Amino acid sequence: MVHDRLVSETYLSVANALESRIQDLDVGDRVPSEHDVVREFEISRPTARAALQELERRFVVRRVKGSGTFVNERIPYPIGNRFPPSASRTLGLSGRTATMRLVTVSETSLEPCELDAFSPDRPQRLCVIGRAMEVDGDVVGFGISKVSNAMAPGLRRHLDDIASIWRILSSQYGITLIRRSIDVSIDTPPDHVARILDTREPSWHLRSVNVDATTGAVVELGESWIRTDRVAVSVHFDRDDRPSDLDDELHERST
Amino acid sequence: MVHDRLVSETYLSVANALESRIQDLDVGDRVPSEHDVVREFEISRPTARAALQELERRFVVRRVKGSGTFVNERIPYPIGNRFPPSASRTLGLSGRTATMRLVTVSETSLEPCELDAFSPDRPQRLCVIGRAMEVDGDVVGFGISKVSNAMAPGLRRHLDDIASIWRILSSQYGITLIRRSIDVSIDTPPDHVARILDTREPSWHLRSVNVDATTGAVVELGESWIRTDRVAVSVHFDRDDRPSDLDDELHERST
DNA sequence: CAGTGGTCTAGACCACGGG
DNA sequence: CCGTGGTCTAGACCACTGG
Repeated sequence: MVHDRLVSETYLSVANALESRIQDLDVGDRVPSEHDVVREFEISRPTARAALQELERRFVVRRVKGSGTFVNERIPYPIGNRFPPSASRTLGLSGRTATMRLVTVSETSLEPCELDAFSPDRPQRLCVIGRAMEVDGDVVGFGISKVSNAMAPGLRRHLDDIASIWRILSSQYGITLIRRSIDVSIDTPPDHVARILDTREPSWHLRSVNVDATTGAVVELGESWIRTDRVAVSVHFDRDDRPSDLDDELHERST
Repeated sequence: MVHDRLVSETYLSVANALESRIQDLDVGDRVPSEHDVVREFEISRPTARAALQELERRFVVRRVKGSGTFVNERIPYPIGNRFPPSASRTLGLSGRTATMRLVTVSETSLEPCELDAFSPDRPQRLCVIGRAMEVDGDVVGFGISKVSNAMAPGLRRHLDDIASIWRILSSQYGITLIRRSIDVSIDTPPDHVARILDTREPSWHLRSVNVDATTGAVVELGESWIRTDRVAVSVHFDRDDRPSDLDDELHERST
């Protein structure tokens, strides 16, 4: 065996050896299987497994039951004043194959704990939109948006064509949505979310209140859960950033 | 065995059973050991171990080699305009026993990649301060601060008495430090940081540029790495928040 | 169908912590 | 010293994926 006997942590040495080798591979490339690692490093399967799991924890590889272990990539998901409060749009910036898929649409009344957010313009009814963030067919995130019926009457009709709420509000209702506030943390998802994300691993938890840039009226409440192993959320706030930078930013990226 | 045989994921059933039981315990209380779990649930040790490791991933328990498994708690670490750019101060708000300990002090010149941050007032020399964030004697975070010598000449002399840079700048130099920009993400720490944090687990990665509230001049560049299992970082930004709320906030908490 | 990762067993030795 | 969690072995069966 070729690992450091002094610390006697075989699986870490193996993990490090594999990680440095993976540097040269491309995203999605196949990584040696547990069996391969057993043979090459002459270790037991649990130890080989531990090494690959270590790399999974480091976001270096992605493991799929029945299929194999592959080089992983985390989709960038920047949050800040320079970026619109739109998951579809933000994911699009990275040039990756990440999409938002409409899952559920319904209606509800405002819950007591949400009254403050909308105050003083409290809508009677809200359109509740559940969407899944998908990468390569896998669900990597899930979000619930609640949009004021008063601000965007008949919103449901537009959702079939396009899953981007931000875009619909802009094109159909003349609303330029910007963040009023955002909360970002890492928490263990509740059961009903864990089932959708297919993991109980601690995940990004985003909550935001979005308003019309022109009037300042609250339009949307959003809550999202996002897998940390598939999406690299980064929060950037700068006093000098203004949402007006938005168009420039989008223009820069698209050229 | 009392778990759901349909999914045949013994360790998850055991983990869930233990987690619900832990709800009633206090922080720091002892949790059944691997051996205890083996006996109670009549499972093998690797399975019992997997159950406890699952709870560790969920931040529910903390495991200490040679000592035992205990109910865990994550120290709140709020970041936002309402909170000062001061780790000592922020941790103090939670009423917990978290402290900043001075590790290294040295001097350096500005690195090329950092020129932009300080522009146009580029200091010749910087005071480099390494500090460890500690909870119950454990290192749970590590941060490097680079403070402009021009703005705070002789800063080193004050560091022995008090580890709070924010406080020293305020009391000795009349500088009210506020955040100009902050970047927050989750990344795998580099080796030299992993050794300090005692983990290669993905950790909070904070980078901030802090300025004098009065003049707007850049005073400090900060970079921190913080364990996700011990500290619950939460980023909150609100358009209505102003750093002037700071005094009220601190006053509220201290009364 | 063969190969993959997910789970599980029944042992073992070790380093560390606290009494 | 004993109990703890950390590591490791050598097997086993399973569910799932893909050709």
